[in-house]
Amino acid sequence: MPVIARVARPSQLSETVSKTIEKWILDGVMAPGVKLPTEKTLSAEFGVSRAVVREAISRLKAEGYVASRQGAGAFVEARPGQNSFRLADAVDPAGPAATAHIFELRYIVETAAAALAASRRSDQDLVQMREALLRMRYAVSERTDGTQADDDFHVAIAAATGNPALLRFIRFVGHQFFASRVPTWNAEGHAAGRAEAAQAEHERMFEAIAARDGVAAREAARIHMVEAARRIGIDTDHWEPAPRAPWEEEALP
Amino acid sequence: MPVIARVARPSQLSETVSKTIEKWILDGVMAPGVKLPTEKTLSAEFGVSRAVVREAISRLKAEGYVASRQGAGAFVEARPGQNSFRLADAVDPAGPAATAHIFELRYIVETAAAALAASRRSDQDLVQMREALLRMRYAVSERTDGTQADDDFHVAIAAATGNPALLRFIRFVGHQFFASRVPTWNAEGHAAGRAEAAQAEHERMFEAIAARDGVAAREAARIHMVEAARRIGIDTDHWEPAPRAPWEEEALP
DNA sequence: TAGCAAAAGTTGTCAGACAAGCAGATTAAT
DNA sequence: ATTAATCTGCTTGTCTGACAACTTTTGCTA
Repeated sequence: MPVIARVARPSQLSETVSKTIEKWILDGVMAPGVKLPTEKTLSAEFGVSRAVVREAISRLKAEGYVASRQGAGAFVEARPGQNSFRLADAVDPAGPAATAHIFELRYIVETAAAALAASRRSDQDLVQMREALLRMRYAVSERTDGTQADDDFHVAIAAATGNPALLRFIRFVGHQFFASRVPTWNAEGHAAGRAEAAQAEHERMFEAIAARDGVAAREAARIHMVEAARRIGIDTDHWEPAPRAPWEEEALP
Repeated sequence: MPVIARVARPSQLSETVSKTIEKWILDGVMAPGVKLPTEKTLSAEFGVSRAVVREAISRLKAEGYVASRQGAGAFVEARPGQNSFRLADAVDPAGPAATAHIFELRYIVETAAAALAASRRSDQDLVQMREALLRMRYAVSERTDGTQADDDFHVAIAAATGNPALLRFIRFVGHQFFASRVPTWNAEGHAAGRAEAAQAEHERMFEAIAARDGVAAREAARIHMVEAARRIGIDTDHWEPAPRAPWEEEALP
């Protein structure tokens, strides 16, 4: 089951039109600042009604590709499409490595966040983490669903960095794997000890952050990410042997 | 006369409607999977025509909030708004620390990318980097604009990681600072030696990646990011003292 | 009760019209 | 001749009504 939301096929006319114009812009056919054809012209070109063209342009405006001024026309934005980041067009959802690639991105930011959280956390941040941790511990002992607490724990760490941009991004990337956390917390996951294992990794992260030990926090997060990837069947061999500092290989013996 | 209060600036009716519905979804008034009112109902509620409602829904579809099926209706997506990441609503652009926060995010991914590139680069990737590097060297000696080559160099490193998601994200974050690279490459930047300094940092990154030395590549990238932040006036003291491995402090003496 | 066909409802598309605003050409005033 | 005001198309924004494509419900029949 693919983790990434599949992009719907353009069965709607307005979507085909918007995708076509988007391609024009991305391919540089229409440079930033350039005025694109009038709605009447476009409707004639595509052989559709003006309403369809308007809906297509509405999409493009929402995605930051164009901006229009009444009476003047529609113009290509200065940084078309660069005001938002969508994983759907960053990777081919059908590709077998797509999930691994996105998980690697998550790995990068989560390990960094853990390290930052260790040095910047407030006591209040720690309360948030402990609260989520307790809920997870309870879920482990009661063999119930702990996905929400799991999510909250990671968000609490991101929040402790004091960087709202980082928080938002971790939230974003984490949500891509929301469904993938289920195999850890369902009945089979409990039986196989996956929930318990995840919990132990979380505890180590918490302890390192509480102790303001950035190095240990990073390493604990790294281990957690690698194990989490393994639990949901992602081949970590491909990104695991990334160059790493000696301490990362030997820490926490 | 529109029923809704014109609270914000949206001069366009369709934008007002889409923002209102977006707020409904974000506030949990409409849970995922719920069918939202029919276009006819909405047009009556808002006191606008059905065309306006359709354009508003078109925006919401583009942003991943809703999906519609002909004959059935429009439904709130499972993870509304979580399929795209916008820095605009991640940080308050007016906040003085916003730039620093986003740069820190860039710092995190670029240093990781440099390390990954060192272990995964192909010879072809190296050619791309060297080409951009030569163009920058030329720009330094001729005191011309090297922003494009600068951008290309970083993109080439990201591409060498073999991770399209990471590439796309680095491209996205990097573009946020496109304007900020100018002070390095304009006349004053050349005179102050900023262009030359940046070039030296780039060269070190390249050499480390060419030598497949991930540790050195990460350190070179870290230095470059810190210096780049300093050049555009970002206070690095806040995120510089992040916990770091010993090797990162001592490498490249 | 089960199956099926008609009907009602909803989204997708089309056509035409008018209002609101913009840009260049024309005209008037100095 | 230069400048200011006005005029005139053109473009986007909105409205209305209609029909097609499709889904869901209803109601009838076997």
